[in-house]
Amino acid sequence: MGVFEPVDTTYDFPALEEKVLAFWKRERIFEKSLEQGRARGGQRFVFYEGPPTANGMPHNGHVLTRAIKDLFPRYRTMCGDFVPRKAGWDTHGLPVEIEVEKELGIRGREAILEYGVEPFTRRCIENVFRYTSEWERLTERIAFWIDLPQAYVTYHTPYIESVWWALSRLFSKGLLYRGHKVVWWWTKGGTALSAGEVGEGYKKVNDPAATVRFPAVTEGPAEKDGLVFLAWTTTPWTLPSNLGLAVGAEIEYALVELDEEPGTRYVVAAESVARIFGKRAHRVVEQRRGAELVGLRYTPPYAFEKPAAGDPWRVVAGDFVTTGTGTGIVHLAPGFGEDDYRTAKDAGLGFVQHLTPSGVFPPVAKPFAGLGFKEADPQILKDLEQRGLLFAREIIAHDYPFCPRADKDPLIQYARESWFIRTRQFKEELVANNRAIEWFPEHIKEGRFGDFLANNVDWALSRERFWGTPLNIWVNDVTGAMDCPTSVAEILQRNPQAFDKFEAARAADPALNEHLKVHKPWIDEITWTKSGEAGTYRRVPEVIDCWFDSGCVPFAQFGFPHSGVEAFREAFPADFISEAVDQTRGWFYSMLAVSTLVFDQETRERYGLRGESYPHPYKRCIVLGHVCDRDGIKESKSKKNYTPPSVILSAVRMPMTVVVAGDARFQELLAKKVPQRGQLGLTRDDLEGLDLQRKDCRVQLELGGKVLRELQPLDLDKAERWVAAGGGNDHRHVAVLSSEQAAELGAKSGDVATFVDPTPAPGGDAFRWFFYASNPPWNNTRHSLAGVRQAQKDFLITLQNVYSFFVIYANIDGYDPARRSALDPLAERSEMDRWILSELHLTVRDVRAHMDGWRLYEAAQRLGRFVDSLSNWYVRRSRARFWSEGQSADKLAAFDTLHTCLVSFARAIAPFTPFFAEELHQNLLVRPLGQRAPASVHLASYPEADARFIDEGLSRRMAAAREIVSLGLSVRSDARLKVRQPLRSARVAVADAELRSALAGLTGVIADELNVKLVDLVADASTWVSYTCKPNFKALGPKVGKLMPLVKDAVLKADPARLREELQLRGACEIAVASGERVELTPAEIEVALEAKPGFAAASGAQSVVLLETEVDETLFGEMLARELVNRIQGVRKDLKLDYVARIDVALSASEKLAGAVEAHRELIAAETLARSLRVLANPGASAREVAIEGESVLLAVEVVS
RNA sequence: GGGCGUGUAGCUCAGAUGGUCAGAGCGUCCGCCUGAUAAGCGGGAGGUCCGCAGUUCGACUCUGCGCACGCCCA
Repeated sequence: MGVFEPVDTTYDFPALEEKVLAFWKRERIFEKSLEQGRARGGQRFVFYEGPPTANGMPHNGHVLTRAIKDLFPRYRTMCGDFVPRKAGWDTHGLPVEIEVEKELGIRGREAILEYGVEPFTRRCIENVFRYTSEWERLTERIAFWIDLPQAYVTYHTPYIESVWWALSRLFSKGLLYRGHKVVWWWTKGGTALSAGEVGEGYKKVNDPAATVRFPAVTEGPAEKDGLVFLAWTTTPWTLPSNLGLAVGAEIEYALVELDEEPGTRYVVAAESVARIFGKRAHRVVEQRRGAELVGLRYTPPYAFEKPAAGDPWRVVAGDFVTTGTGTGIVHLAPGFGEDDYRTAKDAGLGFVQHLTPSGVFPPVAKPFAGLGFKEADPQILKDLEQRGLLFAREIIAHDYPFCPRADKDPLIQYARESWFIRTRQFKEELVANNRAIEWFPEHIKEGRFGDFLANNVDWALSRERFWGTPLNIWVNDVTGAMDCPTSVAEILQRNPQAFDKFEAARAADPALNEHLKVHKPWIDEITWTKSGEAGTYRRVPEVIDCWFDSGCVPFAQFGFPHSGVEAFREAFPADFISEAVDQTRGWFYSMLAVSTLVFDQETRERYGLRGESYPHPYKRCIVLGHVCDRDGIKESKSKKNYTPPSVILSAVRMPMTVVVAGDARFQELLAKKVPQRGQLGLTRDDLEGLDLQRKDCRVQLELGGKVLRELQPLDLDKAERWVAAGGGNDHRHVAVLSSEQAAELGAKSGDVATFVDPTPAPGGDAFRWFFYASNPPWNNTRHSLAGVRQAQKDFLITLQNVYSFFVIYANIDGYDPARRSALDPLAERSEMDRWILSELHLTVRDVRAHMDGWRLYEAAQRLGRFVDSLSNWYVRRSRARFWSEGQSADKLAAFDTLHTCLVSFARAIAPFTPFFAEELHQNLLVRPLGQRAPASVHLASYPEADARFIDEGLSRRMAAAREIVSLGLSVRSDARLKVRQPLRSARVAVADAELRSALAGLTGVIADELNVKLVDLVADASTWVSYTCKPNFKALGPKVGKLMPLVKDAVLKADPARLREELQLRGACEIAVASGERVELTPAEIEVALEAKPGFAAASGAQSVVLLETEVDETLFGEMLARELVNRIQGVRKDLKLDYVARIDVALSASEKLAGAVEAHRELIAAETLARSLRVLANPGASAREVAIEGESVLLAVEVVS
């Protein structure tokens, strides 16, 4: 047993990760990393966790956010910062209520009231954490280090008290007010619907549409005589509540006279004249801009009630008016439309709402009183017609929302009383604050978010719901005075018995959650009086928008200011937050708005908060794209197009619907291919997405305890998703079985069986890496198992191969880093060692720079490039050094170098792939060094680039050497010369003289890689290389400008040999341009390219041309035979599964030629194959097997030396 | 309907401040190598850089107008 634990090469990363998880847990590594950060007294790096809701299952989008959120805190920690990471949960709001409604089998506000608010909120609080264990498991499996035990919870009393404090700040500054909010309203259910619910209920329906006359009031100048505005509506029932007409200020309006109606001038948008009057004889008598119409008064069709405040029935300007449909004049009913309400409010038209919340006309609307709004439509149209106010009527087909719970009930837009925050008056502050934030990607700042802020409207704060933070405003029922306490303690000051009833209930039922005391309905029962003041203070019934809860995260997570003042001070503002793009109007906004309004200069000073001014409460934000399926469609539960995280993290298992071959319903699907015994038919989607196109892939199908194993996936060649007939479900995943095997499994068409791919799942590191390395995180990511496997193969598997290689040979050799050689890594090591060390430090330098600039994708790319260099060049080129005999200094240097690379790289990737980094660190460093090594890679510091190791010149010439090797191999490929055939020489022409001489030290590497005896770097290769010159457009552009085409022609036409010579001799050259001018060109302005002339066994690259000498003489041929033999013997060793160090005896039959080669290269063959003896016999014995060498049949016997 | 974003090879994606035969990986085909072997290497084929118009000596890159898709609003 060597120094290192042998590497498990089963590629079972989930198993490895579980092992590491147990280690972290046992040794409390996360806690230690925090303690270490605090103890070091380094800079504080502030991170806020955007709270997810634990009453839904975690999905791939959460994996993305958590992978990003974990990366930077880990990185900053390793850089020496102190990075506390407090978890949090969002627990209030409609989604919880809906879950509970489903559980109870009830729907809607009325049903909840009937069921009882007290038991309902009790249910809510129980429901909030229903998926906690799934969340914790996922969090752990992707190594998201966050302090779960210290998590803030938005329904906890201290959190709510913080929110109350913020609200009371706004209240006392006069920033809370009552107004109307227009919502989609379900009249039968008496409740508002969320945008999501409304979106579900759209249907195409036919509705009456009316064009109505609004005659202008004649008062004053006669020019207004006979003016009639026309407005179009699809909701005639809103006309009794009309208070205004809106025109577009910049829109042109026409005054139109009809032949049949002299004296009347209709006003409509100029663009719409033909559409509206097309069939009637008409003429446009005048044209006006909308702005000129503003202020005109008209007679409304109904005036049941003049609004209490306001000046109604006027023409006003509205920025939402368009001319696409209707007349370009919009009838405004502020009780029933968002734009209407806003415009009416701004213009002071007042407010009326002639419809009760249950959708019935009130008594004041006499002719229609008692009618439902839909029943009223025809009555109103008839009435208008009789009164001559109806200009036209039609039936239009359009999309209109219905209640998704009762699809016969149309929804209406309905203004409800609501509390608002005056955010609009802080627009400039919000914009200024936003400008100071560092956004990734940058366009969010002035784009999506900036636009949103620029169009800010007051925040509608209240919700007529049950499960949320209660609005802490109590109103005196006599005087109307308001009181806004900020805590339980302040409530007790006003009424010491306030919570007695709750406490009594709790004493009787200890299961009653203590935090319910600050929730409905308990809080609603609390009242108080004030001495010397009539009336009782009672709480308003509303709860608040749960976005306000999350907007308070920066301070409410600490209970500030009732507690945690110091903790908050240290954690404000955040250095870094990150969430998906859908949070722009959500969390990003709510935090910005709350902070901007609450933490004004005075408040900041009072609490001694850090920072001068903007930005707060977060300095920078990475905005993430969505996780999509392979077709770029956002993953969603309803579409069933997602790969569950467990498939990536733990095991490849998926439910699939069984289809039995021969089932008549699926003939079309099975037209081309029918699965036979041992085959499992799958759609192309699944084959590609589940990475089942690997050769020799075998899968399983399980149903009710029975399992079919060793099934070969069969491509059904059907690319598009399809829905199985008669099933009723969306059968996105389908498994087709032969009828015989279906019987074995006991399955029939339509059963849902579990599909299993026994190949280990990629695991948490691979999942994280996929998100870091596939594209910049703000782009949408197309996610699939196959995609994750690919990313894993490119990076982790390659790295593991290097790691495994190192451990195998280090153990064989007894290499121990604790007894490291004293070799100077710079002066005494080979070019190859110095090169990879230089690459290592360059990588660290670049990765640090990228990470410091928050460019994680670029950082990941750079890490990936290093792994490629390490594996595909350093290790490949250095293999022989590791298995050489004896203990040479060169071998030790190789071990030292590779060990250093792996150990440093483990630290460099620790924030990205924390599990595998830990594995490397533990086995390569902790195991040999014990206490002298950091106990965990996550307690180590991030590597620093050491300039002494960086040699960019070496990097450049190694890159050139790799290019030369590629070219040489390409020549071999073209000339059909296998690499095992040694060749006399390779001649290499390099254009750049400096590079050419620098390459001299690397000819050995090139010779070896190309299997040639000699590499000749030549300056003049004109017999087989031709030179071409072309202008360097980038350098020349600014100098010659418009002359460029002429210069280009001149350079291309000039003799390249002459230009080259002149450049070399005097460092510049001169050419004549067609326009007659002469232009002086420097070497930087001319690009000399070289190219192999046709007819030579040569290939050209960017900076070099490689020519191979292709003649093979007898010596070279014999050498090739020897190598072939080595290859065959190694093949046998492998077949016999011999140990790497096992010695063997070899006997073979051979022709004269081969026997000669064996004799000539006896030592080489024996050394390469660890052969003790090598004999050529006529009959090598019974154990011999037949192999072919150059068409010759050879009997080859290999026996292990006992 | 509005705002924002995206559109580059069969697939997944890169391509600073415009510089002239457009890149990577996968897949595919051909070949090689193998003492890292459920690995590794080389090469070939494959592109109207969504379309149209413009600015420019020069546009995948800048501008305008469209088209398609996604997200957020309405």
